[in-house]
Amino acid sequence: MPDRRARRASYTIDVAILTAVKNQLAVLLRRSPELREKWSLPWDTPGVDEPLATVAAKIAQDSLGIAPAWLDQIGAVADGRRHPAESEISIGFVSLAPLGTPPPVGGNHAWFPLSDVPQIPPRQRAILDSGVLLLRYRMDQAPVAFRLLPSTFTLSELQQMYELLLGKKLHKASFRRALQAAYLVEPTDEWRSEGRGRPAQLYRYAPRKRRPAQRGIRLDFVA
Amino acid sequence: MPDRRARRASYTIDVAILTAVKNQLAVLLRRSPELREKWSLPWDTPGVDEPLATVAAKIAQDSLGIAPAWLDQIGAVADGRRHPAESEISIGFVSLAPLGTPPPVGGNHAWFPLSDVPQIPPRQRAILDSGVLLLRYRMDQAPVAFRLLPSTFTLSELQQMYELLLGKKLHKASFRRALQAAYLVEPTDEWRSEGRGRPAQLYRYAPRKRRPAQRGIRLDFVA
DNA sequence: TGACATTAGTCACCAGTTGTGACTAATTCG
DNA sequence: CGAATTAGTCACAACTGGTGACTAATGTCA
Repeated sequence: MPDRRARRASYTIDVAILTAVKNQLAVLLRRSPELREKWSLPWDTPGVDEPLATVAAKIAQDSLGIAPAWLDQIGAVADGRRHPAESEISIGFVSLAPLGTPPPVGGNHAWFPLSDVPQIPPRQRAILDSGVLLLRYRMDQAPVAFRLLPSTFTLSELQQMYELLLGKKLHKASFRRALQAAYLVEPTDEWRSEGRGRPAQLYRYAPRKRRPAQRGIRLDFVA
Repeated sequence: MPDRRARRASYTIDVAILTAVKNQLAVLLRRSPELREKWSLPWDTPGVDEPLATVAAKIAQDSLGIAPAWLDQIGAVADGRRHPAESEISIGFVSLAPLGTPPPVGGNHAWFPLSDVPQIPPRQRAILDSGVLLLRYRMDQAPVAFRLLPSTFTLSELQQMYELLLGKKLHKASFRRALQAAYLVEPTDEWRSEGRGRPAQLYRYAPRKRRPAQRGIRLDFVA
């Protein structure tokens, strides 16, 4: 067996780091010299025996300059599609960066709106697409939207974030009613005046325990 | 680079194969001589460049004697927990076997009810647990329950399967109403008399297109 | 200064969905 | 025959979610 320190795993971890830029979802890409200046998702081949999530967090941290606000594994991919490393398999992660995070200076990283992603290695393209799907999917399972916002925010900002992530418009009254029922936020005593219009009250994320939502049977899959 | 034919991947694929046995979820374990007769999930180290799902299906096929009724990837695990192979990572899959599938003769495989699983390698235990969670989770996204039943079945049987998989009782009228709304089954002209009581009509799985269920906003996660 | 545009926040109604108990139907058993 | 058993349906009450219209508080500009 080779020397432990030098030994690298034979798989890569690839992270799709997302955030909101100008009311659009955007992904962080890097331009690596090793790849003839082509764009790609941040990735690495971890050392052995490191927990996968730790490695993924480190990759995100290095690319952003700060810790990611959220992280989840997508799964492993090993189709024939090519990957920058000649790795057998890649394990994809999705991650969120807080609103307004600039990529670290140096010019190697940049945000690209999802509607305008340049060419990246095919396997990474698949990871990115799955990542966006998983994110949408996790929206009603984890407080994803709050991770993107600053610690206090107006309800309109929160609603906009939900609309952005879900990709559809929500009705104001319905949104607030659902929020109320979920006991997820509490008002602060501050208000913010945003140019014209009535000032909005600021809220903070403050989840409280509740009965675990015993909903009925739903057979809603597209067969 | 080593010879291609002989080369094995440095990761394993581990499959949690589930079915219903006597109104309980059960998992298929095998006893391998290489592991001092301990029980474990079926697993293998695939050759390079094989699609993961294909390998997983082959593992299930070999363990069951027949093709699995359903298969889905859980994700990759690489915590410190031990695995029979000294592999860096394992990629877990869940799979379903049709109701009443006997394990192949030879005495190396057996079904164990989930309430009574013997000791298996820790990493596989984690895979099994995640698999059951994922299965429950996929219930309202894919026609999982139908895969376990024979091609025709009574609505009571279908309901029992749902109750088994979801782990909770359902009200008869609600269940049938939801089934109606989902256009998932159609009646055959056969009836089955099951001892005492009124005979039940047999149905078959026959999904039809419908509008893609535009449900409202739900903030239902346990924060 | 006062009408108006603009954004925040609330309300009440209606339509649809879901939980539930009670009902009818068809069979076996004694 | 009647009781027990299982299948299948119905109707009503309670709840949920979509929606338009309303009030509130601010800035803008004539």
